Amino acid sequence: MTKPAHRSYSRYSREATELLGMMIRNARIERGLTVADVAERAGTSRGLVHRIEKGEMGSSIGAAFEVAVIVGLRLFEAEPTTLTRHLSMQRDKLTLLPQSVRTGVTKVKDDF
Amino acid sequence: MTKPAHRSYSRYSREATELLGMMIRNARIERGLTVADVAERAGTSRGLVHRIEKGEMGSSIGAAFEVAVIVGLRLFEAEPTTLTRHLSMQRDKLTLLPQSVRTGVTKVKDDF
DNA sequence: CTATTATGCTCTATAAATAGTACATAAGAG
DNA sequence: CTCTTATGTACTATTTATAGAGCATAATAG
Repeated sequence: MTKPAHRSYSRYSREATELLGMMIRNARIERGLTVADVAERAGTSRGLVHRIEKGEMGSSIGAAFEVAVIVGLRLFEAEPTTLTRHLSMQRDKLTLLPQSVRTGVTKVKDDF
Repeated sequence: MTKPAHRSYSRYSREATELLGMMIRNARIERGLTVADVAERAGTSRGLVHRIEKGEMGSSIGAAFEVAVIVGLRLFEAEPTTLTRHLSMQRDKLTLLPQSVRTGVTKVKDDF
């Protein structure tokens, strides 16, 4: 009762993942870190760091972000402090939105 | 021969993942899409979209990015065209960097 | 209020990712 | 050039994520 997970991705998300991997690789090399160095610091394996740098879609977002941070990348182009602030802002924004989305009524008075 | 994968994440990467999830949720609700809607468009399950919105670190980066795009988020704060350009730029930059990082010599002439 | 339905959560089987190792190749240093 | 080591890749055991269903709760419309 499982499907092979989804296999198709939009071009945008594929390129975004590839770009992230490439940025990681660039940052790593600029900092003079080996793949093994980064893997050890991230508590992961060399193979995983390698796959992340290649931009493989299956890598976990946690591992990818962790590696990015280790090589000095700032996700969302925001500093750590800014990030925390963004979080609060999003939280506040969320409280103003409806908590569930009501889809257009299905039963439209078809009993006539 | 396997470790339970890494369990500890830096605060920054945890917050980044949480922020992404929250931004997705906000964008989804603003667009009037249900979790089921998004899951169907992404070719994934309702549960996965839910976990991505919660910011769970184990979700695949591919699924997370795909969902983000579906609700209208632009990763890297860049438009599709810009993203492609960024990709080329990173590629060019990569060719200018060394292709492997040489660590400081380990064996420092300790035979004396 | 009631009716409807989105959301959140749990459970199980299956698919996929990961760690770890090993090895070949490539790249850089001297 | 040689030597060292980083990188790339393949393989397997194990862990983990995922799909799908089912169900309880909560939220919204009327």
